[in-house]
Amino acid sequence: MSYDYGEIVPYLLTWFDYNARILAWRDNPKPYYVWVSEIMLQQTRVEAVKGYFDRFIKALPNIQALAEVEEDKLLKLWEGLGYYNRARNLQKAAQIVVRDYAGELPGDYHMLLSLPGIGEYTAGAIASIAFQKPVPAIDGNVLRVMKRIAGSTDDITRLSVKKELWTDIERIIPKDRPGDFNQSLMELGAMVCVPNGKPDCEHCPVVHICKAFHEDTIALIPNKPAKKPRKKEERTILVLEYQDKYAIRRRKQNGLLAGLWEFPGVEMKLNLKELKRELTSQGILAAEIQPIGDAKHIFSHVEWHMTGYHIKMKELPNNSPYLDSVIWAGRNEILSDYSIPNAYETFRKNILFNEENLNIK
DNA sequence: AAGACGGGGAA
DNA sequence: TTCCCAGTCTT
Repeated sequence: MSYDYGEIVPYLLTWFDYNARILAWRDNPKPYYVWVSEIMLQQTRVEAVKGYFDRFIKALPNIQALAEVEEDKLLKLWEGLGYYNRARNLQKAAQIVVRDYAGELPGDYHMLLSLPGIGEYTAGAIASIAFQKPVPAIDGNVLRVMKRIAGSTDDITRLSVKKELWTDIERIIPKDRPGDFNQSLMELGAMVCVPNGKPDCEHCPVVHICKAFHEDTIALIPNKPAKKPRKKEERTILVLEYQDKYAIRRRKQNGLLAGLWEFPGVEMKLNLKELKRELTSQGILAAEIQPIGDAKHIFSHVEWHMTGYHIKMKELPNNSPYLDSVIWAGRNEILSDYSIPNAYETFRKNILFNEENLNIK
């Protein structure tokens, strides 16, 4: 069912004028800045993005620089932000923009949509915010805010629900300030009509037309089915040290944490005795084996339960599965050159603080 | 239509 | 713990 949102636009714009947060990409909405920020903001909170955005723009100030940067440097700039394919797709798109659009990001919704990493939401956001095109930009905030105003308990994971909201917004989006209107809905969702906990309805500019408020159904909206439980995976992480260097290897180019660096290990939990037997059978002569604790890392769809060992080696064996394709890197190199995901942070810290104290991050 | 894909903040 | 975030891509 489509819904008539009436005179919602001026209330939102006025509220936005007085309450919009000051953000670097909002302060200077160059297409490149809006683009980079929107990619970083996918499934990621504003607070988490701020620092990454500033550092990224400083390192790669324009599309040309992004198109040409080495992948390891790109991933290092993205380290800890998650969803690493966003970084790779961003660069792929930059290369297309350089090749096909003379280095200028196009402002047309469908051209944007054709670029890697830019879906319906992001295409709408860039087109409206950076190019003043009257196109909707529907993210989780917009869905939540609009469905609460309409008092609708529709399952928002259904495609038809988002499509219908798209046409409802197309009808009311102001031609003179489409980007501000889209942002006002998202800002309201982030600051007032929040997803977890009680929304701050006393300070909502559209509370007088909000059906969920008047019908007391805010807790029921947005309506979405429960998620499935995560899988659990056991792992043993080996911090192998040889002559003040540490073994790291590159993960494969697809799947989880694709292309990032990690410590070698096995996909099962080994106790000290099992580990010793394993190392012996692999011809690894260990001078010293030190358990360095357990760690758990929760991804959206899987949990890693890890146990770590610090292993000082006497010599390098000729061939061993654990050392196949590893490189040996010093502490400072690991810190500055190799993107290691946060899942390994417990064990990376063990290296970084192994000797004298070092100032990290 | 469902699953893969990170990490962290808040309740 | 659970939820979910300025979502997109693959299967």
